[in-house]
Amino acid sequence: MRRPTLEEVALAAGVSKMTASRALRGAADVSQESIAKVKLAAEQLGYVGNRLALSLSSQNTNLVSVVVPSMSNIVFPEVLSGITAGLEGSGMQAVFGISDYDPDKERDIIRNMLSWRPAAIIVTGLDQPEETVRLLKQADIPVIQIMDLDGTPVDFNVGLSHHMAGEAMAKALIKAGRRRFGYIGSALDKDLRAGKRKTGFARALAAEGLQFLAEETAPAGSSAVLGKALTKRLVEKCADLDCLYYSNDDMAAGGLFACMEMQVSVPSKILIAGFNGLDLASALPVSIATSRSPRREMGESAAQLALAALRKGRDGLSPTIEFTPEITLGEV
Amino acid sequence: MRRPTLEEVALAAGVSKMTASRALRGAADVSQESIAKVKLAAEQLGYVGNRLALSLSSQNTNLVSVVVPSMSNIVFPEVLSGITAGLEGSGMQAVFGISDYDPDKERDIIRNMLSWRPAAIIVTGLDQPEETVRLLKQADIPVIQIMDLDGTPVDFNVGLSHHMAGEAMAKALIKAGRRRFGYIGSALDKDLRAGKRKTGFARALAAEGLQFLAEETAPAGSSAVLGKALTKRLVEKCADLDCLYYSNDDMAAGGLFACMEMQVSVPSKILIAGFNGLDLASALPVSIATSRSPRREMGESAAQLALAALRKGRDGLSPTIEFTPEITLGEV
DNA sequence: GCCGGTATCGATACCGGTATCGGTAACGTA
DNA sequence: TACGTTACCGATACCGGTATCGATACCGGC
Repeated sequence: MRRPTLEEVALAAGVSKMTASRALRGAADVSQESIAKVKLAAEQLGYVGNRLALSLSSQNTNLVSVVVPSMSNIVFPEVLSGITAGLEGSGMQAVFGISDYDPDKERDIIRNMLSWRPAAIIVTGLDQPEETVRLLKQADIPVIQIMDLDGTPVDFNVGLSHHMAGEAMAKALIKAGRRRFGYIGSALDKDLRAGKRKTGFARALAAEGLQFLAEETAPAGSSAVLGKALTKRLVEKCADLDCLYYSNDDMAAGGLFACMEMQVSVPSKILIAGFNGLDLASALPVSIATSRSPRREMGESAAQLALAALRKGRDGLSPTIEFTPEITLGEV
Repeated sequence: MRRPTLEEVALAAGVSKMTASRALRGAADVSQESIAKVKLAAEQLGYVGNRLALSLSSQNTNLVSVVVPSMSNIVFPEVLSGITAGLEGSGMQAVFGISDYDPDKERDIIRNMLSWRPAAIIVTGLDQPEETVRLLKQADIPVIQIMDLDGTPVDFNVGLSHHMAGEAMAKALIKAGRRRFGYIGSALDKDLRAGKRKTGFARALAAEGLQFLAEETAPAGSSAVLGKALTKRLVEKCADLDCLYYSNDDMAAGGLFACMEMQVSVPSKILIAGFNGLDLASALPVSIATSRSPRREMGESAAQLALAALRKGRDGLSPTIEFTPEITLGEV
């Protein structure tokens, strides 16, 4: 008792396969009577079209492949949300893959996705190894790299400069009077964008003759629990810091909780700075500094860029859409 | 300059399409020489197999469709993470869709996904309208409904009872000496599982002659910011509560922050109880009560169940896998 | 030189749709 | 009556793979 095919629907309706196809698609050259018969038969048989056959025949799919590195903090899910929202109403369907920050896994996922012949592909970051880039180029579809801006895109690029984000935050904090900086991060070997922020931050410090006086990092993924633990360790080790820069807001929130428990006053004694501008950060009882990354907007923008590239072709479209994170220091 | 087909690879290698197919798949009956020639040609042309053709021909796909209602808090992304992890190494590929808690959208997404002829489908919850259920049944593939347990599954069911989770939390809080309960929630019309927890909680209260003395709800999605705002409103309105039950941990965290700002001591004056057991909850400076929902585990379990059903058939497999959330009250 | 077995290969059909194009019936018009 | 037009329909080819089965070449043994 297999799924019914169009042929079977046609048989039940007493018309040919071709007429049934036209009837269901609302194409021309079909009588009202045939349309009614076919629709009835399709309904009764529970017919659902076979996209495999459709796409093979029509030589295109309605798929937009998306590869993100992680789902374990809220940032990428929000990007995905933005992408599906941006695709809404276009008939396009997003398909997601998770690379776990592993370049080999990312390449395999991309290869796998390309075998479905998506109409466009959205990948995270600009630091793919050469083999992956070749794969993307050969796919001959719009390639949109998101989140990052520091590097050379294959095709299109929607994101922000993490170097500059780090730099801008450092400048703002220096301007607010901070001098003795510590850094707390996680999985920097994998999360290259967090690394870029740190580099940019350090560069801005150096420009003022400053540097990180201490740092704590761990290979695990970012989390409030980890941020809390590393902060306790760092503050015990080096008590006279007046500002902590974190790899992101999850870590920074944990840092704030650590300070609250250790009775270290925030921000008067230590200012805490993160990255992302999570909803959580604005609910905290003591405000922390953060730069809001427009995650949902980047997703939507990438999706719309993909649609535009499919409609109008690559040419005539700007290859780069730059977002600028907006810094809030909280009460300093 | 289209993507090369197997035919073109074969031509370049000087063999037939069939031999090229066999060579690339590592099938028998091909000489080492042919294999070498074909692989070289495929490499040089950047050949990537066409899964549309493969799946149409072989009458099956490696897809597992997944439909979740939201990506705006960390719960569902973690479930998706668990699903991809559970599928790892099986050759199966998860495909996600987001329904935004909208039954009509969910039905459309499911119909769309079914048109790709997935090998199995995982959907959230047990409360699909009849039409959607019919669609799922007619698909004639393993259907796995996750997260919830209160209802009748189409096929397989992996989740926990939210009625019981709410009930258990209420009992634990009563046992801990709390009597004057308030409720704070969001989007209860959409998030049916949060509603079930509330119902279960209220039922347990009633069994002890108690009830919610006050509640604040809002139609917006859950967030720490919303939890904070509603808590302030509720506490101002009704000052003598000794326990607040929230629709989830995001809201509860916001509630805690509100209490900290209002100088209401937690938990001695008001105990705060959420749901999910987020990482965040265990990092908070004051611990809150929560029940840990095994999100990742449910995802992995659902994925493995799907694989088992595909390998061994539906029969002989238990139709239900029940998880029990683990309650922690924190310091009471 | 004939035979059977093995290794290798390719022609053909098929999966389930759609594009294309030719055919037929009904009707109006010259 | 002959012919063009319109409306509707279906046979066929094709998309890019794989399953199947028959063909061919080569080998050793008799």
